[in-house]
Amino acid sequence: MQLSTLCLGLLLAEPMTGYALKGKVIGTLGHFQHASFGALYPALGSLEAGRFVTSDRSGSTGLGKRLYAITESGRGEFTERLAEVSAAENFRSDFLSALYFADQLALDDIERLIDERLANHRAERRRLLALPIASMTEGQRFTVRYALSMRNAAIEFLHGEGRASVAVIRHERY
Amino acid sequence: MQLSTLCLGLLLAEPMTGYALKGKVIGTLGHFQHASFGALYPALGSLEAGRFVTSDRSGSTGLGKRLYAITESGRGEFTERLAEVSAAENFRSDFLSALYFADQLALDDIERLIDERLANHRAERRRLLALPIASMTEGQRFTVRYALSMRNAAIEFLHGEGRASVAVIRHERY
DNA sequence: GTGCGTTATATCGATCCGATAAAATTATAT
DNA sequence: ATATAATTTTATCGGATCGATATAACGCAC
Repeated sequence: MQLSTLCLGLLLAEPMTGYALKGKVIGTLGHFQHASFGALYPALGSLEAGRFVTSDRSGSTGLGKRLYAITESGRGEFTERLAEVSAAENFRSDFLSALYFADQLALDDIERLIDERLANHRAERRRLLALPIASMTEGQRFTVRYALSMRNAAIEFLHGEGRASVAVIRHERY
Repeated sequence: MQLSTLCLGLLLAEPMTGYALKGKVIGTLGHFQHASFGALYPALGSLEAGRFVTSDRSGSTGLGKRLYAITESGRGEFTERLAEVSAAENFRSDFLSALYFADQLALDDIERLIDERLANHRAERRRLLALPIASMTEGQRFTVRYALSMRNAAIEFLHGEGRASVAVIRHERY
């Protein structure tokens, strides 16, 4: 899903600044989406050019606050785009890329990578468990449970097989 | 990991055409990496400009075959880049993006998305199980098992909760 | 020799990103 | 009330990636 579509969807609930939109994506949708300022402001600019959002700068000067709000035609555009979204997912892993070439890596580096990956999964699981489930729709809760099931599996796998795999790699080497 | 680094790593084993390199990424590393021609040929071009690879066009004409081979300084460059790789992962899901806004989606569309996601996970699990494990290093097998654990978790989750979630969404709506 | 399917190279406009820069607003301390 | 610090906010750049599209070389069957 393009970032511009995501912005439209989030603006359905309430007008927001660009900075708040980014915070919302990272804080509430971060288990399956991302946003950077480098992409966000151009996306908002093109939504505004297409009259799907407006931006209100009253009450601020220069590069001050701009509240973005969705328009009626923006609502329609979001509905159309949402109906056409596929079930696609996209996963990239520097961690697995490195492990794929484990025979070229120092054993210490391999252990460090596994520890770092495990720590990252645990942190993200904590973050997911801390989300305010009570005020979410079922669709939103579904995304959290789905992401949790995958994080749990990765944690269980790394915790159970991480050390053993390093031992096999060591054995393969000597 | 940048695609150019991946190319260096794959060329350690044997020289390959650009087309074969893409096939190798998609076929053997597809559970954690991707490559497109749009990125691959420019990456090979910049590796050649940096003298990390050479390309041999003898035996072909015009836009004919080019065999890319890693150089000695390419091997060194790969070793340096590999040592600096982090444990980062990056996950994006149009599927979860759509489900996040499930209250704006037709129930039929929600069911279709879940079915499509489940089918995709099953197909990828079959592909992973069909990989030639016997001729892989332990690091390579590790990547397959890790990816399998996550696909299994997603399949179990969708199979177990998919229908129930649609029922809750239906109930929330009426 | 011809035709077809596969292999192969290549590029474009669009989207995204991390890094960086600058400035406005808000909060806090005095 | 004022000054300072922290947070919020906008913005852009060069670089990487992508899907789509175009073109052509190669290999194989007949």
